Amino acid sequence: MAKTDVNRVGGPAIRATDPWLASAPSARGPNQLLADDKRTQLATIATIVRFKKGEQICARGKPADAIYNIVHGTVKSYVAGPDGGEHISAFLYPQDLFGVSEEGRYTNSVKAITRVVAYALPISVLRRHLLADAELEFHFVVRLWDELRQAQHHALLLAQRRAFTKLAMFLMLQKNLQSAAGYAAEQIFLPMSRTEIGDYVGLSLGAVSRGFRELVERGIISSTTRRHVKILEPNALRHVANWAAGS
Amino acid sequence: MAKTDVNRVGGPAIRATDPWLASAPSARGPNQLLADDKRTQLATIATIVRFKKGEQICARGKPADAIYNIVHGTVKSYVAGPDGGEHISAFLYPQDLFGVSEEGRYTNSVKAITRVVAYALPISVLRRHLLADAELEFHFVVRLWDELRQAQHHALLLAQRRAFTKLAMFLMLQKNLQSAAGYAAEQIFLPMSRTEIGDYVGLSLGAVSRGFRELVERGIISSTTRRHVKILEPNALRHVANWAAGS
DNA sequence: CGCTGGCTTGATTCTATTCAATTTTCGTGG
DNA sequence: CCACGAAAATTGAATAGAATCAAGCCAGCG
Repeated sequence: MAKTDVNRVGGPAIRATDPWLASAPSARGPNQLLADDKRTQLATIATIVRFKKGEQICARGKPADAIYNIVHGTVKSYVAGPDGGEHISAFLYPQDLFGVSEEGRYTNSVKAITRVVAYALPISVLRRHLLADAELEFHFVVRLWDELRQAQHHALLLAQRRAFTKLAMFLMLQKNLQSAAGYAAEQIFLPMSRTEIGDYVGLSLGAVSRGFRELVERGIISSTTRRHVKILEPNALRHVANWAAGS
Repeated sequence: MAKTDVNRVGGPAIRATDPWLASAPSARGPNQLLADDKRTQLATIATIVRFKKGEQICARGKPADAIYNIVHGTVKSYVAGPDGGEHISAFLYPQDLFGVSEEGRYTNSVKAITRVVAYALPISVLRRHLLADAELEFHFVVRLWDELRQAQHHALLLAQRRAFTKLAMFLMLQKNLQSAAGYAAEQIFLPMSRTEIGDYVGLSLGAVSRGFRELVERGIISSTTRRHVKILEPNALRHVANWAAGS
């Protein structure tokens, strides 16, 4: 496990790449934006919160009083449909932020996929800090910018017609996230269920299953466990997902 | 035309609603964030640029040296696929910003749908201003936050299965945008072509056409010109789009 | 060791895509 | 202002692909 330990210093950590600069490896760990003093400063206004696997963290429509910064674990941000179906807008990992709101209310529900440890940043206090500290705030601009790109990429994925194209793009996405987090690239770990993958890529459970099978049959990936995928032909995968291979 | 004239004072204007506060009508015009002094300040670093209908403004992959703020007109932000198809990530209107980039390069191509007047804000200068002025920067945070929500809503739209559901959500979106801009609500003007609507909602031209026909046949909308839609049954439309009617 | 929930697989149905033919609209130049 | 040509949009028929439903399978966990 060749992961830089961002948790050596306590306090929130935000992963993002400056949209205006070519990325340069930083001593703070991969794409870790905040300097240590900012992190300890944010730590003074943050509370550590823990959630069990499957536990609900935010509910759509409820008053939004905090923004969360993940330390450990994975969460899904989703909106539930009237028929009981869920549309997942993002899977979020350590150093991600969540808690998007509109007019003071959360626009997405958020649930823990694994056990989760996070910082809760009360927005009233955070707001004051942002308005007082342009440098700190700039990190939020960069982070939001990043998140916007990801959401646009998600939309691009959803616009695809063929199931295995969507899955290929999804796998590329996960691969990039995990290699950015410092893990080996060809081996992907998927913390979420097949159903959740379907809710993210806009496919039924059956179509996800068939899509994976097709990718395996074509020799592009191999699947040891259901949650572990190995990329056999990165080029083929990239080619299938080539609409906008997104970095 | 009951539109407040935001262009009385010169300079960039940004439309967005603070995600953490219930919206309150402002004297600066609907959801206009920037105070006049900020606008004139930004005006000093901005250049006015004009584009003809159909003209390309940004190209995906080209160095990103400016962010644009629309004064008049409509643009589409898109990425072109290998087969010549386009995926449109957003239609942008006056007071919107565009020019999303990653590592110094635009991630979307942008083309003028109508004649367009815009401010070009060079990012190097803008960056300095943001880092020096937390209040100004805060507006960008709010704006990006807004844009993120819109992108998530777009993803929700694309995840829908039935064509007329997508179109209903699309029409709701346009209706909200236009009523936010101060126009009458029940009459929608669509500056874009059917093909472009299809590229936005993820449908073929034929499906868009059939979808509109279905909405008309159900008596939910009526279409005077191809670019003018009248909502006859707002409740029915909202119901069809009810997954996440988005405000 | 068996149970439970997640996953796979198959058959059918439904919807959108595709392709082609036709009509409408729009911009241009007379 | 009208007429023409080109581009956009509609419509129809055939096809392809995913959704749905139901049945069986596998894995993790007590």
